[in-house]
Amino acid sequence: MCSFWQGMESDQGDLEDIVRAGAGGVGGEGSSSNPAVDWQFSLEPTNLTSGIEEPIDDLGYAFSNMPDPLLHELDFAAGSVFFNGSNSNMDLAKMNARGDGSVGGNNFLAQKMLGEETKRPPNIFSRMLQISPTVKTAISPRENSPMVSASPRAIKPSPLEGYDMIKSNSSMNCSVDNGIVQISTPRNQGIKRRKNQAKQVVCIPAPAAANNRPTGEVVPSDHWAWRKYGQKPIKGSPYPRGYYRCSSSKGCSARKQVERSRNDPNMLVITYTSEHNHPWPTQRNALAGSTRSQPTKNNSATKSLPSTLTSKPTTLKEEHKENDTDNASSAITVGGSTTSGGTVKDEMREIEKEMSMDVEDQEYDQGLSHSYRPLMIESNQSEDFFADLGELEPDPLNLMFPQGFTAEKSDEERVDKSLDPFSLFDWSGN
DNA sequence: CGATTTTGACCGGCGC
DNA sequence: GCGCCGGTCAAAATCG
Repeated sequence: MCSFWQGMESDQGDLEDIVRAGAGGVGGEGSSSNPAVDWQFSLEPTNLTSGIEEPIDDLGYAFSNMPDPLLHELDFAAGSVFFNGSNSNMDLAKMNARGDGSVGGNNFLAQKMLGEETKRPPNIFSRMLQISPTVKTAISPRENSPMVSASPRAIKPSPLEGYDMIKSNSSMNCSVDNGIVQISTPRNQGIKRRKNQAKQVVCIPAPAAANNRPTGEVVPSDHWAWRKYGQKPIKGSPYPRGYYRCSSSKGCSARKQVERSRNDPNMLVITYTSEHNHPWPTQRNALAGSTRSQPTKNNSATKSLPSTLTSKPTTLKEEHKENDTDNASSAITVGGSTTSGGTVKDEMREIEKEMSMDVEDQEYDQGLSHSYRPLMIESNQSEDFFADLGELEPDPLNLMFPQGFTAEKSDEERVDKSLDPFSLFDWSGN
């Protein structure tokens, strides 16, 4: 998993970076032709592994001690599958959308290009952020093609794994073109930023249809509870942007924005703003309040969507649970404060437990693996960003695969809402 | 009943 | 100063 870092602040937020990896981006924009692309580089899987050990930032280290719920997964990832360089050229977008493979390597390169620190602690968080050193062949959720793995667990994708994270500006587009990762910094698109708010942008594949949810976009869920408080059409983008705030705690200022990449409809751009001022909610807590079933939501969501968006995404109802980067960061930075690492750790542990118990089993059974990976587009605060990632881990998959396999629904449901990142593997529909 | 979603209106920042 | 645009608010609707 690669992450691209850019100081949003430095860029003043206007900068849009587009990271593209793989050939023939699904997103639909021809990379080379795209005027927006400032630079390109070919993907080279070779160096991918190197960066893992080095911390990108404090956060990375901070989390290093934390239990990694997905460790087994990661380990696996570290193994042959992820490192399979052969796939390096694969279309990231496709990978994301279809799970054909991981483009981690690409991201990794991107990081370097950006001057980002590549090294990270071995813990999951770091890993998440990083591009998996290797290109992993993942099974596309939609296709459900099985990955090769020694053990089911190994196969099981961690929520985080599934996404390549790229840091960049909120407006950024994510797409991949022929084996080339492109980062473009189009002129300011007039995106304004409010005062120096820390923002973290995550780009993930948006399995719109995958869920069988007409409208619904699937967004990686985290254990945080999110409440949608607004949606607006964005100029220049056919897709509306949804605004969410943390509902876990009344006073929490954490917010996130979800929108589809204008360039690559298959990519979902999630921008996190502010930090959670409360401990990481337990699963129950996180779930609390998000009673509505997605299906219903879908309908409503669709209503709001602009005519142009008919199929679109904005219904992120699932997102309640989405990630929050802030917490992690806060935990790290704050230390003993409410969200202190201890809390986070506990949370992580719990998650890990659940993951291991419910999710893993289910998933294993399914033999599914995800190639999806969130792309970190950018964040003002690297720290937060990482933190977020940590949180994201469990969820991304959920969002991606909210429904999970039809056959196994019952099981999934159990796990699902809060923790089951994998519950949603059901891409078959799409 | 409580919580969320929807959606139009309002506010503030930015560019011209 | 004006207009555009993004972000937020808040009432109404919806759902379990």
